[in-house]
Amino acid sequence: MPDEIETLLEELRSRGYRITMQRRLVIEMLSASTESHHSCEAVTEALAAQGARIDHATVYRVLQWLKDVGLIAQTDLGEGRDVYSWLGGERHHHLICLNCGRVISVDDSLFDSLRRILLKDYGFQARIEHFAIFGLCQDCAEKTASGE
Amino acid sequence: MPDEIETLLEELRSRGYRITMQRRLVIEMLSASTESHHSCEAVTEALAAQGARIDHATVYRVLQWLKDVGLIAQTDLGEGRDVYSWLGGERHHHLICLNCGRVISVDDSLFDSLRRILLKDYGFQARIEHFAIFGLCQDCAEKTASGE
DNA sequence: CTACATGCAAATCCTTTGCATCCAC
DNA sequence: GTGGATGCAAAGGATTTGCATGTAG
Repeated sequence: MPDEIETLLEELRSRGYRITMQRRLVIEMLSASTESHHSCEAVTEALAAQGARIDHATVYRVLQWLKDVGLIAQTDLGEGRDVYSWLGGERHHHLICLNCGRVISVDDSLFDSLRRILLKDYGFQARIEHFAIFGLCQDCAEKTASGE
Repeated sequence: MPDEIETLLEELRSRGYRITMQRRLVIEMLSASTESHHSCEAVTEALAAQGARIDHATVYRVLQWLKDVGLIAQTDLGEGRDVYSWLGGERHHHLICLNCGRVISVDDSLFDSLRRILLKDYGFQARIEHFAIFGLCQDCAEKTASGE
């Protein structure tokens, strides 16, 4: 797999971007992680854990850059801070319970029909990369219906 | 129209909520405004403009309360702060072009099938009150396809 | 060598909170 | 009268910025 990363880095370099050690480390970390999304703080800590101390301002700048070049998506999950997710693997989205905070992952295909309609009716190419849909999970919906 | 507001306030009162002057003013302002969404600061300023100086902490608390009772929706449009929109009229959502910034309004019925699927497959009651979908509008999509 | 990226620290901005006072019910 | 709401000021937390220094190309 490191080969894939090298190829990616080479492509970025050829697009005119500078590949610094910090950018390389963030990319390697995000692309290898099993976590689906990371806060800036989480990225900083994960790198620190492997011995790379990178200033949080730099992490923010690298994340901004990765978002600009389209390698990650930035999402507000209502946690008071943004989270970032690597767009390499298969896309997924999140259902977030307003009551208990549970997060349910759903497949990207869920948005296929929506994308089709938007394209057909509005000529709009939706870039739904990482959606967060708020609502009530089954348990909380039942509780709310009966209890209060 | 003031009658509708009075009825609404009366219902809230009967639900056990206290109707303070501040809450009344925020409700009147939001429900009467032609703007589709307001930041907390915008609300505070609009009220100040009509002579009502309300502390911003109070405005935040009133907005939080209005969200809890389901009268407004809170949305992050990627502007670095949240915006709030009155849910009185017919619901609508926005398609936002990443390239030219154009905003296209779309009907709420667009999400009917998505809501149905989420409820059926996940038991999840989606509260899609005010969605912002980013992407490329027709003009920009064509330009991008040919140009770059 | 030169432009761009980083580190550091300080600043900014939005939002929340503690607490005394006030007021809706 | 009393519990919840407000105002004020201050704290909190995420993100950004200015500037000197480091480094990729």
